[in-house]
Amino acid sequence: MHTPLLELERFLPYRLSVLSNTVSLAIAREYEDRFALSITQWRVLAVLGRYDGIAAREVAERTAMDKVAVSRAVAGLMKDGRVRRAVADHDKRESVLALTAKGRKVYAEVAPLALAHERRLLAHLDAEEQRWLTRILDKLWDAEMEELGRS
Amino acid sequence: MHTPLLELERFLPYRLSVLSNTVSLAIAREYEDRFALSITQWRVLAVLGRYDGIAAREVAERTAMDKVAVSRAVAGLMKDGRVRRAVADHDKRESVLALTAKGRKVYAEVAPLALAHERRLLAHLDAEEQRWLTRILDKLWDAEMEELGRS
DNA sequence: CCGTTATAGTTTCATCTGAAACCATTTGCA
DNA sequence: TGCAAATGGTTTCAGATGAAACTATAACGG
Repeated sequence: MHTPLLELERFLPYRLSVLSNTVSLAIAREYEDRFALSITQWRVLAVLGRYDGIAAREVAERTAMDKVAVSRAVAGLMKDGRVRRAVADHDKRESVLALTAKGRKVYAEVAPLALAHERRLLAHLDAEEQRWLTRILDKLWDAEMEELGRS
Repeated sequence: MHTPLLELERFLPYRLSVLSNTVSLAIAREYEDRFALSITQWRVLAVLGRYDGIAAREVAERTAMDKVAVSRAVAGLMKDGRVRRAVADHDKRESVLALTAKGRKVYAEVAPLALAHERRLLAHLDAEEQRWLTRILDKLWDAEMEELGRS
């Protein structure tokens, strides 16, 4: 008996991980340098940019971050005056998070930059490949999220 | 003027990151539980399983890890008696890394498990989607690695 | 040769992160 | 009601990680 062939370079989880880290790192560096914004903070900002006034719990759901990470990101954003927090009327445990004017300004600057990054990445693929990628990510996403839900 | 539409859930770098982390985390948990093996250690082990007797520098290249991470992973593997290190004849700075019998045994157990994980993931896609995914990852990988090389 | 520069690898330090414990409040139910 | 369990969120602690400094050796250029 001999061990099965496992070429790390062709191993899907490995490739996904390296590719994703490379992409994220490049973006993270730019956000950090230009806006003093970490990736976690950026995610929170992005969600609040579209869903203003939601609770931390909902931010966590929409960013796939855990509540600890959200708590810390929000604390940082508040310190920089980019996010404002109030207590929910109907439940005093819940917070109501919203962007400040400053936060909206940062969002308005970063969002186009993020979209440009995405376009840059997709520019390496033709239209057909882009469609397949979307479809494949949808399927894998749904499958993994379901898996996660079960465990 | 109003800010452009940015839906985090549909943003490619975000989706790649979450998907990859979900997959990696599931695998990491299992390796940790069953073999006391971190992901970085597993990568080193995987490379040494195929290229025995290489230097740490080459391990770093083949795993997309930096030399610090490799150094630490190797230290851990050596402590557990899974990897052995010698000094290269032709260059006393270089190490010659190899799996011990114990290391080979772990590799022989983990490798099939890793391949099973990959199959499980790919099972959510049909044959055509799998071909496209490979092709797309190849292209993105090459493009990003080239980008990285330039910076 | 000899001194500068480059390379292989390790260590240190400061930061980040996840897990568990924790506090406050609300919900479910006897 | 009132008390146990659940929920939203923060804090604490320990381990992981990245960047820069460091050690040892080799390569290069005069």
